[in-house]
Amino acid sequence: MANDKNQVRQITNMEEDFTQWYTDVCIKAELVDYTSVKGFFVLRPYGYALWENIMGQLDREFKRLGHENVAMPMLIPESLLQKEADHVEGFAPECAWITYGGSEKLEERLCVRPTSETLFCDHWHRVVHSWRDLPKLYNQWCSVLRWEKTTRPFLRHREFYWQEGHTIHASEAEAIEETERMLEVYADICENYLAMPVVRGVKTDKEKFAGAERTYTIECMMHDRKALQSGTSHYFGNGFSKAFDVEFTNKNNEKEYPYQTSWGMSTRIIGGMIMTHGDDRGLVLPPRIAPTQVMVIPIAMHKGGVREKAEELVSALAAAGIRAKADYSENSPGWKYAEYEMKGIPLRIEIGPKDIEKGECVAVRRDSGEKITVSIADAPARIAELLETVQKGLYDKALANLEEHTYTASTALEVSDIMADKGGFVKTMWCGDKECEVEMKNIAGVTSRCLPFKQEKLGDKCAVCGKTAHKMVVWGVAY
RNA sequence: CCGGGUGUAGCGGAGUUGGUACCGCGCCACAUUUGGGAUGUGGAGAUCGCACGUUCGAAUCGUGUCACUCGGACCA
Repeated sequence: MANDKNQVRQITNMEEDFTQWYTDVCIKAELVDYTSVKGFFVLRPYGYALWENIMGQLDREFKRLGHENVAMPMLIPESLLQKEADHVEGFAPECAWITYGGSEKLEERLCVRPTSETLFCDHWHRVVHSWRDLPKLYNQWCSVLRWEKTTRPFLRHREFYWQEGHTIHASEAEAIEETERMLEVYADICENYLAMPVVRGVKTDKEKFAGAERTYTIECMMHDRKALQSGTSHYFGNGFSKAFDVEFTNKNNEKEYPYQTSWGMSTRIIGGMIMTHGDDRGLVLPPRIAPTQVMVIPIAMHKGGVREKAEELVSALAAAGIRAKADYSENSPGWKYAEYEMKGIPLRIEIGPKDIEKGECVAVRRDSGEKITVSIADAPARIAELLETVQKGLYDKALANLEEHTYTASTALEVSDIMADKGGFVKTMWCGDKECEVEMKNIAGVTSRCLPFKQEKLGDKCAVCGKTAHKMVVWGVAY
């Protein structure tokens, strides 16, 4: 067998088994590793580097918009978690509890935070007194714990990393504005950095966050046409303030309950990115988020001058702000090509004696496989251009997938047929009743993804019950 | 949580009617190589997921358990 060595790194074909393909990519691209505890993963250096880039981008935006980072405790006393009824009902089933401190049983058990609304409220109860104390625009980078039954790399960890923004405002309008603004921050990083087109919208009551008055969401379509909720932003009204007795005195010397928001994006988005752009050769990373954008592969290094030229090229690219590296290891060039394709590096550059003679190198696009001859002198500018082309190409391809697999239907049976046949997103009118939402799930196997901001009038009848309907819902199968 | 599958060296696998563990890749050393996963020679590496049981003897049989995985239910 010529390719015995191949088999070591071989991944399952996407079309054959998408979920297995996904797991293979996560492991073989060395993004994550399993551990001894179910649902807990090691983010390996390459996986963590992706998260660092996402964190950096988000954190800059948060700060630009006036948010401050804080750190809350990891543990929540049971009594605190229980103050808001809907919230506790939503989260209690997946909480992990600490019952012992050393060898002593605790008076009150402590929940490892599944999210930190209650902790922020508890804090604000102590520090918010006057309209002058508002707004508070906080964010926290941390990990949270949810005792999930089915776990998968990135998509569903029991412990996962995220940021949770929590803000508190004197007025309803200001809080709503904040909620919408932060959703747009998420949409922007998805579209412009991760090359993932999104559908922006509002969750139905059935799908909204436990304790929220309204949940905004961005929904992405994966390569297998399933939906991934990629970021959410919640408007709480003053429900939490009331439950936690957070009050402030307004300018008229009246007591008022302030209005809150929270919003989060997690390492889950990395899974989304993998499932949006990846192919049968492995990971495909958008250049703006790729830890390494260009990998230089020296050819026939034993021949004089090759390594030196490669080093010069890497320096020239780095000087132009391009994240470039070279692989000087003893592995064969073919091995290196396969390796960096698996790792999704957007461009590789081959440089060997023949190229050097001509003052050229060969750039190869990860997304298309296209080979482009570039003069070494122009490389920094040309490579920067190419990276942008790849970035745009990935977005356009993902957008085409989204548009091609978004359908409209007027009855639940039609939705069912479309899902059985093709899969994707289906838009229908909906009367607003939860019963119809449940019925749609029974008939077509889909859940509501959102009520898109961009509403269309497809008709005036609910696709399920046939009664008058004014809202358009996007349905899909969710991760 | 329910149902199916899988756990043997770092990885992927083989292991017969129970008899004391093989192969390939990788790894280490040296040499030759280098434009799509190189080749040769030599070498290191496993109490067979874990526990208990049956047996003179268990990778193999039984019970339990844990993990991974696929599907479902659940889940913001």
